[in-house]
Formats: sequence, structure tokens, C-alpha cells
Amino acid sequence: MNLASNPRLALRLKQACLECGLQSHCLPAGLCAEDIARLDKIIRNRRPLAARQVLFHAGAPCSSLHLVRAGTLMSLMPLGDGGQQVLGFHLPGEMLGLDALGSQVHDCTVIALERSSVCELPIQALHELGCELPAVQQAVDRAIGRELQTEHQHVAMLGRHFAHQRLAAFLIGLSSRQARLSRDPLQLRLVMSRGQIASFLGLAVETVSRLFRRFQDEGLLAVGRRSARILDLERLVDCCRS
Amino acid sequence: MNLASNPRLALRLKQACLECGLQSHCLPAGLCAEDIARLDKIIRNRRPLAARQVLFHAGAPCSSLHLVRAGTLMSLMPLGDGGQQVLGFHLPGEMLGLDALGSQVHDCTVIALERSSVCELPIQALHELGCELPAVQQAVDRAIGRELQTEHQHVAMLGRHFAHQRLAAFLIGLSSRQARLSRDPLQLRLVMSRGQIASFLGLAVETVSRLFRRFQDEGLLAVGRRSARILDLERLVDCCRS
DNA sequence: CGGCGCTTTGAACTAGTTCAAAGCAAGTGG
DNA sequence: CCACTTGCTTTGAACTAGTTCAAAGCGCCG
Repeated sequence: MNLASNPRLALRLKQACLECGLQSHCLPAGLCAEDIARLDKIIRNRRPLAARQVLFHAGAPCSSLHLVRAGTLMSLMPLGDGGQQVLGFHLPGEMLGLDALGSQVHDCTVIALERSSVCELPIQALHELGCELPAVQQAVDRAIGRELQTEHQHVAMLGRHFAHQRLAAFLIGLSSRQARLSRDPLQLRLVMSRGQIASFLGLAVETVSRLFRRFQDEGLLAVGRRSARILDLERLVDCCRS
Repeated sequence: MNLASNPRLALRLKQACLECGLQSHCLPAGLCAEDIARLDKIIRNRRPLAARQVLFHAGAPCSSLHLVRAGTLMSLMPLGDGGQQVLGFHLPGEMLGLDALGSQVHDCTVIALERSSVCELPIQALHELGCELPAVQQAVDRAIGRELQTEHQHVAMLGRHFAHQRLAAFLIGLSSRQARLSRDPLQLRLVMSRGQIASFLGLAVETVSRLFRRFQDEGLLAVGRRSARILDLERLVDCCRS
């Protein structure tokens, strides 16, 4: 199926940053209209991705960053023994591909979990613009810093002893990222499979499944196949620490 | 004791990038002498750190990056329940503080594990220089990309099932970083405590201790209190995958 | 409708943790 | 210079959280 032939998607592809609903949650956040227009000009390609389509492979050469415009993506690190470690899930407004900044080669694979779309930012052009407009440079710095902090959070989570602490931390993380996008922070869409969540948390699938059940039994969550509603945020937060 | 009064340290503090033995393993790697001289001018402060001295605290405001010049540092993330997760160990030539790039606030604490010294790079000045000299911009990008990739490796390691895989991966990682510094890649200095290694790997101290013994019994390693010699690199590498 | 893949559930198992105590090394002060 | 304190490391034994294995349930897509 040719996605571009879909009128609704074609419309979205034409959308410039200034008309994008994501504006204030994305890279341009905080920039003036003029700067956004400049930024907009260097965005090369707003391409739609089908579910399970690969954005780039580990080892692929690269001279661009990507911003998630819509949908959800996942990054994977090949493990050598054939397995894959899930490194992260990426929501709209988040930046992808920073790992390739220096080496020009990706160290992980990124794949769409549902129909998604991304904006491509050529690194070279972004640098040039950053030199002209300090606000753009700042925005890029913000994205880099946030990416690093997210990784730190992930490591801290994997360091937690108990499985329930990790799952709770994961759900709360998702919730606050939803909030950032002005979505309901209590209604979580679980676009990823249980297996992918398990890999992300360093657990077995079965453990994740049992924990979802347990959280539901304890009245913390209402769990669906592809969604979860947080019923008691406070206790869920406590759960991270005990 | 006033470290600056020590003549040997004072000498090292005056050392410019061009005379620094680390040159080709540090940020300036690949730059021409002229560019290095420019970079050198913006380095504000080469301060020595005593063992256990804190470079910066989580939450501290920040407008600089740091390069490790000598010694070893460790970054820690406060866990809320009072505990600390070890995020990483930092050897000479590696960059510190990138997490604060956007927010201007550190999300982790960095502490010296032994007498160390670091170079401070004001972010503002670094950006300005990067605009003038693309090679400097590239060097910074390299540092950022490498930092991200290191985090990815850490996550991938924490995702491994078995404790021996994690310890082996840790030792091999250390080894290759030593090699990068033209040090003997088989003779590892373990500046950090067993407890710190355990936290880094998401294990209990006792497990790490037992694994060191086991690796020694199996002829992979000769383990000392503060050092380890790799006796069979090939089998140690295999160990990461099985 | 039928088949495939994801999810759930149960039961046995085990790797790693926890608890407790002894062993060491390094630094301190008399 | 030695005795002593302190903190890290090692070792052993009991315990348990999470894994593994197996099988049934369920939903989705062709």
C-alpha cells in the first residue's frame, strides 16, 4: 500500500513545524516563529513509516537526526548471541539517532511499533543553523541532554532489585511522557508487546505478565491487552521505592 | 594538604593540550595544531581532585563540560530510597557532564575514585569555537556520540541474564578503554571497590566477589585486591555470550 | 473459519540474594 | 613501631524472587 496516496497522510506530510500540533513539545519548543521557519527549511523529509518498518539499522551510515512526529518507535541493540536488547521507546517530539553523531554510524536499530512518521534533520545543516541562531543550538542541546538523562534513568531502573519496582518505574515514565504531550497521563497506550517491555526491563515475559496481573489485583492498574489505566498513581510511585 | 603546592601537580596544571600526553586520546584527537591551540585557550581550569572529592553534585547548576585528564572518576545517580546507582566509571580522555547540556543542571553526582584531574570547558565558548572551526564541532559530536553509545552498552550489559556475562563484559570494556589509552589491555587497575562494580552491574557485592574467584579458578583472570590480569581474553569474550 | 503469534497461568527449578561472620589491608593515634 | 579501629572483601549457608518449561487461552488477520 502506498501511504503517500492516503490523503490524510499526504496532508500531514506537508505540515510545517509552525502548523504542527507537536510544536511546543518538540525541538522547536521555545523558539520564535522566525527561527522555527528557518529550522523548518532544513527538515528534509517527513516520511511515514508502516508498523514494523525499520527506520535505520545498526551499522547503517547516517548523517541525520530524526524527530518523532507521530506514532511510536523502538530502538534495539543486537546482542551478539542473536538476541536483541530493547533500549527504548520513542514518543512524538523525541529525538532519534544521536548515537551516530560522532561516528556517523548507528549502533542500534530503530523500528516503528505502529504507523508513525518522523522528520529528518541533516546534521550538517542543523549545525550551520545552530551557529547562526543560538536558540536553535540551545534546543539541540536540550534534546541531547534529555536523551542522556533518559538513558541514565533507564540504567537506574535496571539497577533496581525488584521486578515490580522496574515495571512501576516504566509505567510512571510513560505516564509523564504522555503528560508532556498533553495526553491523559493516566491512560497509557501500550503499543509495545509484553516481550518488548520485558526486554526493556531486563525481565522474562512471564514476569511482566504476572506483574500486570498483580498490579491489577492490587487496584493500582486496569490492564488491557494494549493499554493500561493508572488507578492509583500515588501507590504506583511508592511501588518504585519498595 | 594543598595540592597546588605540590610541584609535580603544579607542573601538570600548566600543561597545555599540545603538551599533554593524552592529546590523541582526548577531545582534540584529529585536530590540527592550530585548532588545538584555539581549543586550549577556552579551557578554563585544570583542577586536581583528591580521592573521594566530588566534582559536581546531582542537581548542581552547570555551564561547563569536563574532560578527564588523569585518574578515574565515577558517576552516581541518587535512587530516592537513599541508595545510589553507579552509572559509570570515567577514564582519561572521556567527557563528563553532557547530561547537563540542555537543562544546565546535572542529574548525577561525579566523584573522583583516586587522585585525578579534569579540564573544564565552558559550553558557551565551546559552541562559539565550534561555529568557527568545524573540526572542533566534529570533535564534540564524537564525544557526545560515544557517550550515548557507552550508555547503550551499559543498558545492553544490564540486560544480560547471567551475572558472569555482565562481569565479563565489564572487564572487556575496561580492557578496551585501557587499550585506547595505549595502556596494557590485559593488566586492569580496579580503582573502584567491589561494591561499586556490583552496583554498576546490578548485582550484589557477594556475587561479584564470588565471580572474581570463579574466573580465577577457571584460569581466566589473576585477581588482586585492586587489580586483575586477563589471562585468557578469548574465553573471557566467549563468557559474555554464554 | 483457521492458523499464527502473543499472552496468561501453573509448577518446578535455580541463580543470585540475603544474612551472618570471619579475614584482610590500610590508616590512626598513642 | 605497634595496637587498634575501620571499612572492604571473602566465604558459607539458608532463602527467595524470578526464570524456565509446558500448556492452555485469546485475539487478530488473512
